[in-house]
Amino acid sequence: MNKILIISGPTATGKTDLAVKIAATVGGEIISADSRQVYKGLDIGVGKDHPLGTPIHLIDVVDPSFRFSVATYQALALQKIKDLHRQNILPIVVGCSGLYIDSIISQKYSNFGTNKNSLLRFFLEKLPTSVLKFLLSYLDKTTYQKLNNSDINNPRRLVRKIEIKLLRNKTINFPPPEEKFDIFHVTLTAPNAFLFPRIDKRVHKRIEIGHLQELDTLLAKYKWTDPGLEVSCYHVFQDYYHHKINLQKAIELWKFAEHADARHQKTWFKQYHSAHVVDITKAKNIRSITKIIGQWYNEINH
RNA sequence: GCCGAAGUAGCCAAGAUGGUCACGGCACUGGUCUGAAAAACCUGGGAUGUUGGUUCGAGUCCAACCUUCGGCA
Repeated sequence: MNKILIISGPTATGKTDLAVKIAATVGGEIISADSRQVYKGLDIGVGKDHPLGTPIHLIDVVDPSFRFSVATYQALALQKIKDLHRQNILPIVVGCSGLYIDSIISQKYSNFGTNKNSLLRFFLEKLPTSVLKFLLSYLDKTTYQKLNNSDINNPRRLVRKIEIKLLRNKTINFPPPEEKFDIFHVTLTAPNAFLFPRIDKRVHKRIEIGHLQELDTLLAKYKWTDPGLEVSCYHVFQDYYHHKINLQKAIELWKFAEHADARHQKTWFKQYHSAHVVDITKAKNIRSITKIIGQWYNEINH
């Protein structure tokens, strides 16, 4: 077995439903590719309402006070894929975190060579973007000149590039994944006019089923600045808790944040030209892709 | 009905004494992407309530009308 089924797409397109259905028919297991569901205790807000029965891996792996990263994700996911393959079980990678999915399927992330350095970041983060630009252009002119207009104004990326330049030689590169996977990539999509109302409805539902109580529970243990609480679905309520905005406004901000997420996720997934794009607004599309996946799964070599 | 205040994009909102057809923020749009990625950053379109008047020139002054809010009745 060397097959991997990827189901990607923006939030609220029904990825999990499709994955669970396929997992049930072929006996697969799900590997989540969601940068927020890795946190324990974030349940309602991030939609951890998974049906029981199908194993879902890589959710609830770290404490919300922990800073997770794509490098950790890659290591865990590749290990899990290996385990499943050994048991002849189809791994179904499901999620909307494009970078996380990319870290599994793209050769360009064959190693995340340079570890992050909290101390260095602590200092660099205090500097204005203009100084970071200057620093990088001084340390690594080649890299600097290759930056596009978006990256060159992005302090986080500048900090990371400086970090790589300064620490590259002191770290060991871990080897690229040795396996070549047989990947079938489905990416679900829908027009914003369809997706946004669906997102809004889901937000209201989450409020109803106790999102704010969940946030209370989290706040009893964690700070607003902890990585888990920086996730937008909780973060938008910070001003509400401090009586700066009313509940209605906070809920509106949550919706807006989800809309933006969906847009960015759609943009990301457009890059996979070989992926099977499925517009979920047509039921027959889902049926036909399910069938095609079945055929792919039953091809020899597994 | 009377008095007062206000009317700038879907929402909030800047614009001393009239002078590059208008600052921003949110939303909406399209992007960027090698250890925070639902992050961070870049990009685009859209507006002076209506009708007249004064003036070389009005979002800015005047009038009427319309609408909204507050007060009085």
